[in-house]
Amino acid sequence: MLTERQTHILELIVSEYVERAVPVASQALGRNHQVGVSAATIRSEMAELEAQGYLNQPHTSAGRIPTEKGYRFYVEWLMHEETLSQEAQQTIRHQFHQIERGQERWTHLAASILAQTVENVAVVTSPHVDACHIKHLELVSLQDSTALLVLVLDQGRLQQQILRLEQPQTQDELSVVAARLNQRFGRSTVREVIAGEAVLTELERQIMDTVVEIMSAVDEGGLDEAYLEGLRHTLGQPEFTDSDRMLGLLELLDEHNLTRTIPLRALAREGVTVIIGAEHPRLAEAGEAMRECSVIVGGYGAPGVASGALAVLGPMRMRYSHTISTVRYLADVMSELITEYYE
Amino acid sequence: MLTERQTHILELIVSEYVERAVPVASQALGRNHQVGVSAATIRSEMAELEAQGYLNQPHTSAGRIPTEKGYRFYVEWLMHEETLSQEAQQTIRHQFHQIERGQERWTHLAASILAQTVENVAVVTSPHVDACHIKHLELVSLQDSTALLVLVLDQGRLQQQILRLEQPQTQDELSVVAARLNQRFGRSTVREVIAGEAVLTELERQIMDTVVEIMSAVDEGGLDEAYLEGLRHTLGQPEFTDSDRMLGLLELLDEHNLTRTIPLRALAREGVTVIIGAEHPRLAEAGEAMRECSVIVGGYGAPGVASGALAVLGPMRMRYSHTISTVRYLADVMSELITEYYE
DNA sequence: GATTAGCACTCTACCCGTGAGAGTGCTAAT
DNA sequence: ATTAGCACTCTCACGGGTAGAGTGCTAATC
Repeated sequence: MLTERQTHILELIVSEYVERAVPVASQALGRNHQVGVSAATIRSEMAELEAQGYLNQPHTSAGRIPTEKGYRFYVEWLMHEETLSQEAQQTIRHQFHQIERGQERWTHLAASILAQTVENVAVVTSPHVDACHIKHLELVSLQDSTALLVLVLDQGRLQQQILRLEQPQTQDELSVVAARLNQRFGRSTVREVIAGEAVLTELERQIMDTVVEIMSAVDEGGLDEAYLEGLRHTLGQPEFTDSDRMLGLLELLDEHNLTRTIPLRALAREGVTVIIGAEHPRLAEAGEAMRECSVIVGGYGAPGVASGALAVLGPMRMRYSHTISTVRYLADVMSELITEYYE
Repeated sequence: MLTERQTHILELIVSEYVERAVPVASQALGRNHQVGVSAATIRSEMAELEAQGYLNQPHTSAGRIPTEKGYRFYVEWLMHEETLSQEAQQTIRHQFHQIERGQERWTHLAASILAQTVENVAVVTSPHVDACHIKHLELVSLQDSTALLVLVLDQGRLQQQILRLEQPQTQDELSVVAARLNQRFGRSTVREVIAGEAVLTELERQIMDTVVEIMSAVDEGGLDEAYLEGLRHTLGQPEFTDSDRMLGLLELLDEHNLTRTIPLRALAREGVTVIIGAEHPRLAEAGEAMRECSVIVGGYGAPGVASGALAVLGPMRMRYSHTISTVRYLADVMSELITEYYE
């Protein structure tokens, strides 16, 4: 379809435009890179590329900018994925090892690092345990008829809930109940718990109802949080100098609308995915602002243990190579952390 | 200093400007409210108010807008704090009762509700336990030489940490250790734990070191999170149509800079505080964008149990009465929740 | 003495026309 | 097939000119 020279010119135009954010002119291309042919020849090649839908012009007497199709071709065939510099890798790892406690911190930190490295909006969801079993449960008496239910799920994931008991219970009584329930339901999934509930006492039943509720919530991922950072980077890009566009995007991102629109979890399963402009129907519907943006999604985690997603959102004119490799690297680091953490 | 008529005019100008975001002209005032005097008289009063620093003019032939001093006078003397409508109160309460589990959800929800109600940026910090004692600790064996430490602090606040043990331990052995430690350190504060550490075995010591670490972090509030919502509301206001101003504010708010600049916790102790424009030196230094904004901070919580802060940030031209009363009401609701939750 | 109508003055915002500059497409020569 | 040259187009920045809004001042009025 495209001659070698055409692909070369397309590549130059994409990288030039990504860097300078200004439509690329035939002369400028000849001046800054040695193409070996004159501006006139470049012009006719450009015309051909435009006819085939890889480029277009904002207006008759302007340079060319890549279309969705142009970027897609670039990402698929022309881009060479870079590896992060040793130094950058060190910096990232270092920051993670500063913080030992708590994965909420990790996701937060990851969002922060990602946003800063790729200079765009970053979204990171907290890790989500895949299909949970009960590992252990505890009942701690707080006051006469109030107790704290502590539920340890697979891989040490922890949930708590305050219980209001119908009858006052001492700590000793509660411990006995907990022991019985542990024996009966150790390693059970939600389904197994529900199946076994019939034969319980009223108190035990009250407890296990709450357990079921918590486990379902965890399984559905209802407790996941997503952190969003780096708005200022993307909104500072020239495509958003117009304040209406800025607001348009802002309304999509504020109040976590994005996380609801993008099927992050689904996309995350397939390694690193690149969505350019309006390619993804759900995103395209989300709003005009979205159609001028690209999203890069990656998954992290250990299969069957816990997993989450990382995403970057920026203007279509984005440093794809750099962004993709950063997402990939960060996903790897987080996967390692998850694996270590859950052993 | 000000005659009654002058204060009345000032009041009208503030509320008119807050509503319409356009400098208020003498004629417009006479037209929309019955002041009882002609535009010419209003003009001379305006001139006097300007001389005293309550108003100023963007340019010679424009209406007047309130200054910082003008708003301050309004908030202090002229504004009557409204009470939220029964209906609005119901809606808010209802949303909280939808979500039973987890205070992180509460703070998140509170931020969301607050942002939506006052149509500005809302920041809510998660509740922070005031000076924690150990209530109970558990050790759960995960694998041979890995255990989960579950630490229940005052009021059922819960922390977890994975421990890597030097020697493999069975669940039974761990239970024995936990029982001993509970007996020794039940109801201890950090200081008491440190004092008592000398006589412990190596294993016990390893555990208690981690406990101390966690408790210190909790006491210092290092684990607090702040949720920020509603950027789109504030940035959609006419004062931010200029995209540079928009970015200016965005850079202050993104990446949680705000939470670091405002001494939220300190301010929160004094009921509801209003900071107008550059009144607060720390905020004024934060950036130009900040000097054109006002911040309203309120505290919630139960004394000696747990507490946090709610804040709203918006342009100086803000519906003070509505915002203040919403902050106050939401703070009350959250205080109730905290009290109920921790019994 | 306070209030007001009338009026000249000022400043902004917007419209419109113009010209420079950048970049293209076409054509004819190589 | 490539290229130099040139006419054409479109944008953007600048400037003048005008309508409108709002003020401050002054002189008349209650």
